[in-house]
Amino acid sequence: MKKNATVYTVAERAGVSIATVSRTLAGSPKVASLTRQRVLQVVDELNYVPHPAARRLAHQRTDTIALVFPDISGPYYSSVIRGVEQATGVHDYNVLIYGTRDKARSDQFLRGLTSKIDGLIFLARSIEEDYLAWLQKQDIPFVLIGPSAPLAPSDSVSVDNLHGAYQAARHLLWHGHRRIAIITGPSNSPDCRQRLDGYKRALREAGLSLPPEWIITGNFQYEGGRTAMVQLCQQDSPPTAVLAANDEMAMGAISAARQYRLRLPEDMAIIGFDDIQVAGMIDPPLTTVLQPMQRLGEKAVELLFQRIRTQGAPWQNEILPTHLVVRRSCGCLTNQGLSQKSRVSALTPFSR
Amino acid sequence: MKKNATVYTVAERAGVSIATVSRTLAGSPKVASLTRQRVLQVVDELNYVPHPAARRLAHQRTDTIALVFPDISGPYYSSVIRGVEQATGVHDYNVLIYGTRDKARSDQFLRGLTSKIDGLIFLARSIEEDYLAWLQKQDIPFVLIGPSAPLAPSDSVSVDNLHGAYQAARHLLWHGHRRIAIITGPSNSPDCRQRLDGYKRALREAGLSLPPEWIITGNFQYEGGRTAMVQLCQQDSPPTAVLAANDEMAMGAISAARQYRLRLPEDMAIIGFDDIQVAGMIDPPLTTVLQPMQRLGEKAVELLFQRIRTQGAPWQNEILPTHLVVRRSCGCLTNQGLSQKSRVSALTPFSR
DNA sequence: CTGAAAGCGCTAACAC
DNA sequence: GTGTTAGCGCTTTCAG
Repeated sequence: MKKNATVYTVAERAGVSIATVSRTLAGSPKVASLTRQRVLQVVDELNYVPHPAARRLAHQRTDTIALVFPDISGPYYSSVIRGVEQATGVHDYNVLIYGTRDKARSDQFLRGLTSKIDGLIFLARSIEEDYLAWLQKQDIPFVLIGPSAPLAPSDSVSVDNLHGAYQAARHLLWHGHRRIAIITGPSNSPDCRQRLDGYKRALREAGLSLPPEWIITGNFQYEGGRTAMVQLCQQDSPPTAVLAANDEMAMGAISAARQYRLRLPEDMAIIGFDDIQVAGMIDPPLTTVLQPMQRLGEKAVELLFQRIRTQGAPWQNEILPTHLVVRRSCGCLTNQGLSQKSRVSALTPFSR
Repeated sequence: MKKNATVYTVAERAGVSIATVSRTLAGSPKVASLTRQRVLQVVDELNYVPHPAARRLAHQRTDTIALVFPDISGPYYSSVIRGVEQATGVHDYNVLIYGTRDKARSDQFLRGLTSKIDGLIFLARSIEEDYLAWLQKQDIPFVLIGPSAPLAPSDSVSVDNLHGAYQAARHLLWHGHRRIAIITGPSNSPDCRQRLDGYKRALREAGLSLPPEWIITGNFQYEGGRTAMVQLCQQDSPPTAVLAANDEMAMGAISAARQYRLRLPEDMAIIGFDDIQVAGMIDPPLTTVLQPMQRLGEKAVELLFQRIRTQGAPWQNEILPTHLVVRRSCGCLTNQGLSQKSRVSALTPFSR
């Protein structure tokens, strides 16, 4: 393997000093345009690219950020990753990715990270708050994707969970539903708490009571959605509509509802959250609250760069809008016009 | 921000030279165990971690690999990423990720990459063959995830597409189908060609002819699957079963078939490929050929490390097994026992 | 076994 | 404008 060109090679060949080469490449204004041209030409001839490690060592920065994501990576994380990658690429930065895996590692791991990267992006709550505090003490810039941690305020970018869920619930109310349940995610998810709040607000505003048995805690997964819907269906007076805190659970709910021989959306309307890629591909096409995943990644990068540039600034907590994507599982766009009446029909599960 | 500890700090405090510190950390056998202990203790006290850039500069290696993936990243890529990340983590390597984006960039981009990484993993055919050749000339190790490129032989890890498709087709034959179509991916996908071959072989072995109108070229996307199925249904004598080259197209096909009022799987059996996460969550649950995504990523890392370690070795082209995941869209597990007869029923589309 | 010293390739004061 | 030079933090001969 032929050794790569270095500043020295280039300098020599261009008949200048290495400083001039470095200056030229840095775009310094104080280089005679003739010299510049000569250098640039040699650079091109030799296909010279500055050695990143050397540059980093001298510069004391890495031009690299890390993206750390939790182990349970749902289908939509890839959109966020893509957003991050794209946005950093524009700035000529690199992205290192890390899964959190075993906690054991992350302590050691984070320490080692320090001089590997200029900043971090955490996906969801992929990290304990203590670490966040530690990072702040080290002056290592980071931004959270998700609601910011109460104990360790920082930059963050999240979506308008409250409004999204509120709108979804309102939509169900608009369809005439009065018995609306919700399947939430794990109670330690801050996103979920906000979604729950949105749901509650909508129902309260409509003057409806919220029987506790209509608030079921799920786990963000398909099976959890199934189980939750089964619980709902077995109640004495089951709901006629349910809001799920993510699309996977909504899909699970759909599947369970089918087993109870419920017609969707006539007997049971369902709205999800996220708008994952397959949401529109299932039957019935899922009405859901869209989160701008890719945008989330891009925005996180933006905030991170601002923070890297100017450490002192006040924290920014960006909230990206969500909006309802209306498909058929809510009762809209139904061809057969019987949706309005059938909702009141009996809900006795078939299998009991 | 307190400056981080360096070899010098540690050396001084431990009363040894920097060389000894370096040796200790490198695990060199020729360090008196007493000295070693002293050094290690100081290292611990100071929370010392060698500066990666400095180490890289001295070492001339980066302990980093890059994963480059194409722009059209389907839902399953995240599993591959996870596999890669996990496997590299074990070796204490880092993973940089890059999307290919605009071709324009990738030329410049690849050159710059050289000293950033020790090796590359390419997802699918995310890169032109010329670049692969160029990389080989530079002695930059890389492995392909997907069938190896004919013009630039290299390490690769792919799945047994042929056998997977073959098995799927056989399964359909076993169900009694004789009129089996296939929706392939873009013709430039080597994976797809192999799948097509598997399908053809199974049908030939069964003594069936292959009318060209039953081989439809799709685009790996949902809409492509829809379009293809519509084409199929509009034929004079439509197939009774179809094989799709990936799950998204299978889902599109299902949706289109429904519009033609076909009952699934009774009137139309469908088998997909990939086994993406949602395959089991749709209606009917999709029978499909499983690709071990995560394993694919892990294996790629394994091959890459071998290559990095010993450059001279012959190319390895690993092929991971696929297998049929039987759910309901093929006609299995159907509760109502009428599947065998209804298949011959008329296929006149409802909407014509 | 241990230390001194020469790089690794680049940047940025500092002179001229 | 341009060159000289001193680091950046670590690894690795080469002596001892």
